[in-house]
Amino acid sequence: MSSGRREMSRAVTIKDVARAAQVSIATASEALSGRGRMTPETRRKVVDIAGDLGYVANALAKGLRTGRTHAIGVHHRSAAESLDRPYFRNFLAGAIKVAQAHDYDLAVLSSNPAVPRSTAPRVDGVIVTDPISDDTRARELMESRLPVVAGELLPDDMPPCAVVAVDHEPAVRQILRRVATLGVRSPLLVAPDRNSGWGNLLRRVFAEWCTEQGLPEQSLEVPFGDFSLESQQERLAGELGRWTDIDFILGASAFEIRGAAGALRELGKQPGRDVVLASCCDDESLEPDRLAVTSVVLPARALGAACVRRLIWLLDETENPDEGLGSLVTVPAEVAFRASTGTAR
Amino acid sequence: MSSGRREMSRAVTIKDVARAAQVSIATASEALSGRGRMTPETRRKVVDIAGDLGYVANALAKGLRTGRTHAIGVHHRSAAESLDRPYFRNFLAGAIKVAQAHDYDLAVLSSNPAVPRSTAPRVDGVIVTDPISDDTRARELMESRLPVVAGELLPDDMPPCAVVAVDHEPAVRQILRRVATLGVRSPLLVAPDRNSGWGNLLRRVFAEWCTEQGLPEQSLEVPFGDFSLESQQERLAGELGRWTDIDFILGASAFEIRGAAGALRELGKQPGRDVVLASCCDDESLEPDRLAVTSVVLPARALGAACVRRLIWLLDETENPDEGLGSLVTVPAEVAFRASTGTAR
DNA sequence: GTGAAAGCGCTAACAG
DNA sequence: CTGTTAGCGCTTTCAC
Repeated sequence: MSSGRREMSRAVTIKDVARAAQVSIATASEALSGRGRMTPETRRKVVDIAGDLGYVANALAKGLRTGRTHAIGVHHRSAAESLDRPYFRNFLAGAIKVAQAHDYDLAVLSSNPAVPRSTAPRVDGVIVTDPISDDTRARELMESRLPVVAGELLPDDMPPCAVVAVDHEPAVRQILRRVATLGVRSPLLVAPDRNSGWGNLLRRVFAEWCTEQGLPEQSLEVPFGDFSLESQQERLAGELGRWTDIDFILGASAFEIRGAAGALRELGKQPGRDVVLASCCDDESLEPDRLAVTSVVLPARALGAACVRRLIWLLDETENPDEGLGSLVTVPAEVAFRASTGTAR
Repeated sequence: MSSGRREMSRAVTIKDVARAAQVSIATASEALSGRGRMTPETRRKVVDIAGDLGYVANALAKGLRTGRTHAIGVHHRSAAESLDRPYFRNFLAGAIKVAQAHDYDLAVLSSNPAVPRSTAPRVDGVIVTDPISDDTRARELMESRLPVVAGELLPDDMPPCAVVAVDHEPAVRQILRRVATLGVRSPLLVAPDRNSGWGNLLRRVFAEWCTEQGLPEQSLEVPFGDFSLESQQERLAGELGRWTDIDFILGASAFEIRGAAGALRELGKQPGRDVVLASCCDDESLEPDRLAVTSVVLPARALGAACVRRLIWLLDETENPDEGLGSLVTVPAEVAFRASTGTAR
């Protein structure tokens, strides 16, 4: 019963433009795309008529022909939930910003593993944020013929692709250097398991530091992306009981830190005073616990931007996007020193 | 130089599947889509072979033929910046969630007005969040032949479309009823200008209440989406000087409230005590100012979800998506009563 | 039941 | 300098 602002006539196609301008379809196409050689008058005429008719190229048809969609995808194993975390939403904000500047659409890919995709995603390339080796959808994407940029380090057993990652190592070392001056004796690393490239890096850096300092190398693996405070705390409470003398906990993120803090309090210790704390990922969620924890401030927004920039470069500037395969681009991180690693220098 | 996990051979098409299964392309197509009538064996054979070959339908080609992309777009005049605001990111989270559940991709549309789009966005429909009448890109979308769902009330001069909006009125009235019991004499509404449908609604409800209560109808219009605290405060400081006896400020959002609070303090008044405050959009950004402001809690996530649900319904269940044109779907809102409107009843 | 053939809207050869 | 032609990968009549 609805009426007709939006007429139900077919959309105007290049065919209509060509007919109206009395040229062939090919000429119309070339006139509009600025290619081909023709009299300026012809070109202008076609362009004007297209404008009058309200012609807009059909992206699908164009894409079918050119193999390009001018859209890029972002995959994240739980995009909707993760928007609550500053890290992911800043990542996304950076990505959107750059994508828009290049006139690319940014598609948040359906990642519901319950609903297998019937078709390949219609994007020119994909950014896989936080590649985790047990994320089957991420694997699928990386094994597809789509150019992929990983937003963070790859775990060992994932297929290679272009990687853009935060330069964690110098930042973490900076924290560790500081902590070393505090004379800790029994450090503990709490980091995600081997499914995560980030976790692996933290383990390596921590291990190297322990060796350098002649300290025991104690570490705990937790599932990546377990954002339940309760389970984290429970796990840690048990473990901390085993090592009663822990005096420094390096947590991968705020979740590990909050879990540790809770566990420590149960043991009658005051986190940040009796035990030095530091996090490899700053997060405002520490505030409710009133924990001023020294942390690596991850430049999530810059990372998202860099990922898109890298992907678009791979897409537009290189003949064969596989060129990026083993490459690594790095984004610098800062450290925020806070009370948890002692006051002032 | 890069090597070959990802072979540079063409993607496997339905043609390959048909050849391998020794059937015609049409049969293969029907077998895979579950349509057509054929022997179960034939169907199974085709499906199996497609699986072995790693066949994934080309979404572009399918879309070109069927006119559907299985993706929906979200437009927002400043998507990247707005991710910082809880409202928009919760909206997006809800939208993504529902889209994924229906196996739709969710594309954040390029909204850089500097770069006019060369092609129509390759989506089946669009959600325009916060439709503002001076947003030219939004207008373009609404005037295009794409089905559009507006996420929030339309201002008067925008073309009609299906609307999904928060049911602001009852919530605002609930606040106003409470405030009336406080015996205020000189209320002031600070709301976005006529470019915003939401602002218009607030103005109407406020005006009605003033009339009912026999109070003077004082109101101030501010630009929609001016999130600069300084300019807000400056504007309000000037205006509040004019009406020295203001004892109740109803602000559209936290921005108006913070601006008003700052202006009041400059005048030596304590916001929330000397002047009753209430906001029509809850926002944690009030916390730094230690303002416990009674607010409408906008169900942003539910709104995002409802928009997608509505759009998909329009797309999948109706013959002609124009059916939705004048319609309005509503999402209920709650009120959080806080100190700014007096303690307890 | 199955297969051939005609497009969807566009681009890119290649003739004229 | 312009127009004809042949597809891109898929769906969908419509004959066989």
